[in-house]
Amino acid sequence: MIRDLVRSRIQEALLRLAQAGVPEAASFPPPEVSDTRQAEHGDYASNVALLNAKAAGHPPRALAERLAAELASAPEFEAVEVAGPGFLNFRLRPEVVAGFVGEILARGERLAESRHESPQRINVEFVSVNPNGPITVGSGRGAAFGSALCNVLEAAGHQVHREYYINDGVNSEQMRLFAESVRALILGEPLPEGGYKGDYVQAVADRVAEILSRPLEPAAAETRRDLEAEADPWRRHVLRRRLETLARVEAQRSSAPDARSCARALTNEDLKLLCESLMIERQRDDLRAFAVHFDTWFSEQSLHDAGEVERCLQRLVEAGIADTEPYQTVLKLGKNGEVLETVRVEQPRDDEDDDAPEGEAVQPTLWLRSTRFGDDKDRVLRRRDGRLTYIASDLAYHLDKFNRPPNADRLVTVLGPDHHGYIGRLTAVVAALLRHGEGEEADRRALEEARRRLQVVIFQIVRFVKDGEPAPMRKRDGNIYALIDLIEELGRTMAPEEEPERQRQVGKDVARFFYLMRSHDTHMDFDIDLATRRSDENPVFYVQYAHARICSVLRKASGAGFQPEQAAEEDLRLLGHPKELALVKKVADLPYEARRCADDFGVHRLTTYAVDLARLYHAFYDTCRVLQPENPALTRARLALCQAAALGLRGALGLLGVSAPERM
RNA sequence: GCGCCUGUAGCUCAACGGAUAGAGCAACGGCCUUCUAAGCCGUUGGUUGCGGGUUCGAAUCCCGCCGGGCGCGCCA
Repeated sequence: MIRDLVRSRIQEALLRLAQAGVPEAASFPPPEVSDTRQAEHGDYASNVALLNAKAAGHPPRALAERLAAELASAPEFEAVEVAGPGFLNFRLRPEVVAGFVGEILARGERLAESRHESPQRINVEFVSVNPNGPITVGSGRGAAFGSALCNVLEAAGHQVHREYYINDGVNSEQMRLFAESVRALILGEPLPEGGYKGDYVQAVADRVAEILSRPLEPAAAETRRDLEAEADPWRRHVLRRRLETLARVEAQRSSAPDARSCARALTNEDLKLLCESLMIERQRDDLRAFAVHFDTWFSEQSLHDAGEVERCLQRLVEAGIADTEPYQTVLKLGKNGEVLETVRVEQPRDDEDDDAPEGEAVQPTLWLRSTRFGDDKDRVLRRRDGRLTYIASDLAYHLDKFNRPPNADRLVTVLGPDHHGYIGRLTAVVAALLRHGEGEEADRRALEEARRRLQVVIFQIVRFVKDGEPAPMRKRDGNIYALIDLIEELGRTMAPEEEPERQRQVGKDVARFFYLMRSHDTHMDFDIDLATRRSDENPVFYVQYAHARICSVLRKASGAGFQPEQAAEEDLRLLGHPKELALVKKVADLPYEARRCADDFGVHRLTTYAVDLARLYHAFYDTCRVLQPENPALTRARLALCQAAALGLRGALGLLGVSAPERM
């Protein structure tokens, strides 16, 4: 906002300079307007002269001097000075800064939003864990980051689609095992080897037993109603599949004497589908408690059922990108992705392969020649036994993301630290889909486009420290650390006297803020003891308290007959105290901060922004008394500033998915 | 062996390639008869792992070492 003003003044000055003997000035890149580190350097600084001195053929200081001369006439500036090697330092007239309070209030709750010069439709896929367990504290980081990233992208003017990919393909060995573990628990039999343990598995088993003890018709009726109301073809497909499962299970159930014998009789497939839907329901609930929502829960299996995967493979075979020749290409890649060595590894023909499954029909392995698109080895699409790999689904899935309304321009996929090996193969997958034309040149162009349109974001590992020791997070040891447990634990500790619902909100706020405080690509320690020890050590509360304080002042003011909206332009001119002006500048920066975060995915900077803003408000509050009945004009102006600060805090917290309470 | 991330104050971490590298926690000292003290003000703390390079300028970009985390399946 204020930065934009300075930037456009500089641009105007550059144009005038271009006419006055420095023609290169017309083609300088857009100037940057940064903060000054010290107050004596003024309000804002620009390095435009330093960056462009060479192109303009003038020494930086000389260029800066000429620009400063052009800028001096702008009415908003009190002073424009040249400093150091050639910085331009801008000092704004206080009334100009104060005047922005009016614009901030005019933008209201949409303060963080800005228009984008080239808005995109962006599909953001995140969390996407397997339906064999609850959302863990590890995935929590991806959930917090992904959802905040979506908020920020939207604020920056993009159209965002939030998506969760359900790995429910029939091939999944883990899901087969999960269902058998549940069956064993219901029957009181020993778990299968490597089976799933833990309270949450027992909870699923209890639920399944409960479901099997009653007629399923009500559930089927409900599903039929959903199906009638549903327009989306994929969603309809999922519902239809559920209906079929319910019918099969009901047939079993009605002929079985009790729930246990019914559980014994169910096929693994049907039991798996039951477990899966229960687990997904739980994941959805947990994520909702964490303020994470999705526009689409996309079922992998629906792609298989609809024949999309086979169609996709067919297309690639026809395009010559996939084939059954018995070899794999393996590349040794150098630092910058250049190919150092190409190794062609011959694969055994099926009739001479000793490992081939005996007595089973074998067919030739189908290879995706992904090395043509920068991957380090070719990938298998269909195994000898005929089963498809997950890469086969990924192909169809990514094609669908591009082709399904609203037809994504760009795909963002947020993955955990153990998935960084995916970047190469997913990029190759997308390149294979986007390729058209012939020859190596077409491959190269496709790879380039894939890199532009698919961004895989890897967040780094988060370690949970509790009682001075890392907390276990793995899934099968029966001691997984679920996100919802973290939320509830934080809430209980920090607000012991509150209702459970309120505790969850407190826990959610603290957990989200802590996750988001660190850049997604650094390893972080989440110290539970520190997060729960005492509320006043928490930056979350520091920020929220600032908001509650403002609300309190506004309530008092309202009781005394003041309204912040009553501040007129001449009232705002009374805001001249350094702490007042610093606060205005910070609030006005919110859209700029949001835009920066959207551009480089540095969502964590918003937490720093929120803390800075809260600090400036607290400092202002301490120095400048707001309510002064004997001075109504100043009171109106400061109330307007309070209102603006509240908008800034709400805006930043809103993007982070953290609530802004009115009382604390 | 190869790849991804990372190394900044005692601890946890910030810092569009910018000027004297900043916060919180921890330690110490002040400030409530007035709008929420969950607050404010002050003091203390650094060879940004090491060595080169790029340039007006490097914690940031490039190269090489050293240390830490994670990953390298016809599992998902």
